[in-house]
Amino acid sequence: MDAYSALLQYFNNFLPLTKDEEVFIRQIFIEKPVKKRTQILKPGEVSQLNSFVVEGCFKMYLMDPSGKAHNLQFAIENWWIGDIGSFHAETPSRLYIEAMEDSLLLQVSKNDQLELFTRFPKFNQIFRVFTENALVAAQRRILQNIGSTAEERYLDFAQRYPQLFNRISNVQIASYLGVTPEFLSTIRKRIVQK
Amino acid sequence: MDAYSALLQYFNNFLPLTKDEEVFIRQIFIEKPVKKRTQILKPGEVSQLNSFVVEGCFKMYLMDPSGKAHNLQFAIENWWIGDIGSFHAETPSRLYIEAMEDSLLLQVSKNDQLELFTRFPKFNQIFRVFTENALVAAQRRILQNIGSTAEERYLDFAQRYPQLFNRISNVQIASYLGVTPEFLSTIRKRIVQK
DNA sequence: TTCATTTCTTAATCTACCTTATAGGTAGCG
DNA sequence: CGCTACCTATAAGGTAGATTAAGAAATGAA
Repeated sequence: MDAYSALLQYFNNFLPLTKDEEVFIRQIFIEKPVKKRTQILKPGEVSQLNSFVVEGCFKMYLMDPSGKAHNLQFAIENWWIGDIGSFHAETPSRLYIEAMEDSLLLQVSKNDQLELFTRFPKFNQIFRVFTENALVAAQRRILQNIGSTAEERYLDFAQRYPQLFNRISNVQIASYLGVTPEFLSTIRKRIVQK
Repeated sequence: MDAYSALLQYFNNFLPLTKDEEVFIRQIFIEKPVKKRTQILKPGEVSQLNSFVVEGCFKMYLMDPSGKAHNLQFAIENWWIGDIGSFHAETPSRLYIEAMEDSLLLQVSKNDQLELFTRFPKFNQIFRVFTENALVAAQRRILQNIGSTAEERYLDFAQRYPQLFNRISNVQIASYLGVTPEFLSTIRKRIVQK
């Protein structure tokens, strides 16, 4: 099974594609292997490519003035990763995107993606739905951040993203939840004792 | 100036509309006056309508198990308000949407909005961009919640949304920032003293 | 294997923020 | 006008989570 099969199957799950559409997808998406710890986006750069994760694991994070990293999002197989603000407005990003494992991406440029929308309008809908889902997830997380304790957020993360939970370190999870690794450790101890 | 002019001008700022498009917009959007303190969405209901604020001010919030409200979003003139997750997936909402002033909305049903996308594909793009902007704002807020103090979030809110800041009570701002009104009061005192 | 790096834990101290309570100020409304 | 509801401020005591430091365990590179 090649890299493109994963992407085509992903699209087909939303809306069945025609042969023409599949051919065009294969043309505009480019395979890109990425070694662990490699950063594919850094602050100051404009995000030129939108990436679909075929294999591997990424994190997108912000470095605060005191040098601490804050994880905004992870991405594993069949997820998209990119600074959507920088990509669409063509403004410099403030974020890092970094591979946490040796990975394989399928990447599309902004112009090619717009060409896709023009030529096959159904993709407008697919990407609109995709963005809406991301927005709903972001809103849920905001509500959790302002209304739940760190323990509740940790348990919810474990339940909502079990594949991620068993694949990344607690340091990374702590940075995503907005607590220190030390405090996450005491939370974990408290949970085990119950 | 009637209610529809505000909406048409809003769209025209994204992409100039044709006469046909304007006529159709006037057909599918319905005027809806809303009195202060009226809830236009409650938990358990499916959000049937997407709303554009012509005049007035709304809040969208979650009530937690202990009875405390957490503001997810505000909306004033030329903003959209709705539970986008409930609207598109047709699932019951967990949120309230409530008028904070006597207001006027222009509302469109899900079917009419889909008809708009089918008939005039350019609106797919307008709404995709709108959703992307909302996602970028939500991501910025997540990063702020996990990486900034309440004082920093308060100052950023004041700077980013000056019209809102001067229009709503500190109780509402505190609920948006994720702190108690009492603590916001001590923050404000601290800022003045500097 | 060995050395280095990262990860996880524990504990003491410290700070941001919460809870509860009280009271004065201000706007809406009869 | 006066009542009521809501908003803001202040303060004391309490808790969630940060900071610092140290050590143990796991991982990884040579």
